[in-house]
Amino acid sequence: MKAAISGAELKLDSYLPYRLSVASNAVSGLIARAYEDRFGLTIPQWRLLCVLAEDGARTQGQIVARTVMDKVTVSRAAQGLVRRRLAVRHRNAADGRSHVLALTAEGQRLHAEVAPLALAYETALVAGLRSDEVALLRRLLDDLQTAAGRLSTGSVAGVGAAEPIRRTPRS
Amino acid sequence: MKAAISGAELKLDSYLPYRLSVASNAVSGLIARAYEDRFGLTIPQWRLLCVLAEDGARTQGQIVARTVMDKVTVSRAAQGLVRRRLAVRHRNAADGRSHVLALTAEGQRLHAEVAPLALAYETALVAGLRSDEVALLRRLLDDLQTAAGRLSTGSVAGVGAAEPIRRTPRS
DNA sequence: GCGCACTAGTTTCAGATGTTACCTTTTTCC
DNA sequence: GGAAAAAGGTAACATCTGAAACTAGTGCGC
Repeated sequence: MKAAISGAELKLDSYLPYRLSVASNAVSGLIARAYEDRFGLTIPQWRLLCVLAEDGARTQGQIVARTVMDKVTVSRAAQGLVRRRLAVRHRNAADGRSHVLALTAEGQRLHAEVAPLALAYETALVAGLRSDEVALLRRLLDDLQTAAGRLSTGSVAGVGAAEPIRRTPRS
Repeated sequence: MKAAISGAELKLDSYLPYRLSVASNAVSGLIARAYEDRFGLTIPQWRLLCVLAEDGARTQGQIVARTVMDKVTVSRAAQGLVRRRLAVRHRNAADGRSHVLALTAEGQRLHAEVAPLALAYETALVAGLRSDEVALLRRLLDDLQTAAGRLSTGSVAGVGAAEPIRRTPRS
């Protein structure tokens, strides 16, 4: 019943992109629920909060460059923070097109409140791992991300170029 | 300007859930684009294809249990495969509520066609890594997933229980 | 054998997300 | 200096996703 694949065989359970996605979804879901339930923060909002707390005031463009978020995502997250008075927008004297986002005192307070929870989750997640394993995991994730970025511009070796597109019929 | 965190400090760039999410998004995006562009398959459809090719005919409930997908996601992916004649539904004699999904010859053919591409992507992604590192990565991802599952039912040690919910105001 | 609780699967609806188009301001460069 | 191209940011649109309601079928208890 199994299809024999040339050379290697495809087993879903050991297929790395699948495992990566499943693990990431499990972790992200856990964290997202915690932030949402306790603080009403979405993940993008939380990331903005972190960046602004870490680096100080930044324009949205700078935040886009630093994180890997879409500029629309950043825009919406910024609106959410401003609406809740966790951040404010200053006119950017140097460039009238952009605004400078900065945390308010309330935003800093919230960040200081959420950060321990975030760290506790990370600690709990890696509780069963040795610290050198965690360090290696970070490096491997970086490597994968880099490889994915490299591959996304350019074809994958050993596989023919674009085939005819066969989409799912509309109805 | 940095907020001092009790004990450790929160640095976004080294925060594991963040790194995991970013890496996973990069890899998933790469793969999703490849499947979509070349074969018109969504990721859930591709997963169903894999499960059915690997394990043979299955009900949707069994697929939900095996993969970590939502039952709605599986339902929609199954509809897509059936619409494209890649799979068929048989009445389940033993239980009239569920149907048994099975690949058609065309579905098996497509799976056999896509699998080498999937493997090539995996190979390309880990090209820079030693095989023992890849094995360890698989194990670590499993551990994280397990830990996340365990934590999702029950509070995180060292952090107070639910706080008042503060949601983003509607308008 | 009838009713009630449960399960498989689909539909519906609300929220999140990405792509594209757009507006405004700035920069380029003639 | 002014037209044109580019960048920051937002809005509109389509799509995706998941929760909850809903339908249909099962099976247990009595």
